[in-house]
Amino acid sequence: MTDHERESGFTRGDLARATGCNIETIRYYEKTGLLPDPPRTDAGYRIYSTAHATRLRFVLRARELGFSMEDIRGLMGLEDGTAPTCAEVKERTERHLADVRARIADLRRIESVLAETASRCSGAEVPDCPVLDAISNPADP
Amino acid sequence: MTDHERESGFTRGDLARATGCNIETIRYYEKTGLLPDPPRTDAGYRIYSTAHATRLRFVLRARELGFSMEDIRGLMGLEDGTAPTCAEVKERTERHLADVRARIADLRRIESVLAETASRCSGAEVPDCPVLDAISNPADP
DNA sequence: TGTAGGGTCTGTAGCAACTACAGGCTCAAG
DNA sequence: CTTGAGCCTGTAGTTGCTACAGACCCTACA
Repeated sequence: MTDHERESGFTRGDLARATGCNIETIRYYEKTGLLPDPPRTDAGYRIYSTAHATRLRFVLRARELGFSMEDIRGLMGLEDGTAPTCAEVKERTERHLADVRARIADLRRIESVLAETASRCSGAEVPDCPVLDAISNPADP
Repeated sequence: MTDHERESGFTRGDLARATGCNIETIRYYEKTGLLPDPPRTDAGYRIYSTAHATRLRFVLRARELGFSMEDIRGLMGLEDGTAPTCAEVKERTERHLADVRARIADLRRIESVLAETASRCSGAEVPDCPVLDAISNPADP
């Protein structure tokens, strides 16, 4: 990579370090179309620009917020090629938010069952275990 | 399945209906050792008893509570062949509980970001979108 | 100039925990 | 005896990565 291109861009490893993203994940995102295929050197090395880094950071942040890759595709306007309207983004966000809230509710139910049964467990080496009992005979609401 | 065995047992479909479990999932649990391989008729049909149903219900309930298959193997004493002590069960439950609580905390952070940004979004067809901005320029705590 | 070491390239396989299908048997009812 | 439902098997797909092998390339140092 001694070409002129190298001076104006950085490698996949550079991009990975700059964003904190796993190097293989970058390739995966390119394969699935979440990131564009970057130009290459004559030897086939990928060349990234700051625009690529910005886009990758967007993807990573959206993933942190729990958006699926499908959602992110929508947020970035990759489904129909045109940038989504604000209303579309809001709609997608609210659907995702509802999903997140449902998962929280699920986990809270789980948490209370686990906390309750674990607290009833002495931890002694007795044959009867409240946890196993609770799993075997759930109190169905 | 006209053998005598049939009268004392039920089929995979029966078991699936009785437990609400997907029929393929039963086979999968058997393949991975979570459920024992049941006896068969001469034609190769699986024959289940109420003991199998009980065990499957235990597994399903534990899965509902978010235990991994690995955890469940432990809870059922399939790792070393001996039933786990109550202390072991408690330990495993508390580790899992900590995990659940961590996931709740994560989701709550996500929820607040999503709710906040979505509420700032008018939904109008304006170029500037608070959601996309928030993803692009996260407020790092 | 040679070489050692790192980095990158590709394709492929693995993870969890299922779910779905194709192609072939078998079983019960009419 | 046939029809349709149900069961059998192996295998592939799902989501979002991650890890590897074997080949290439590039830089630095002697």
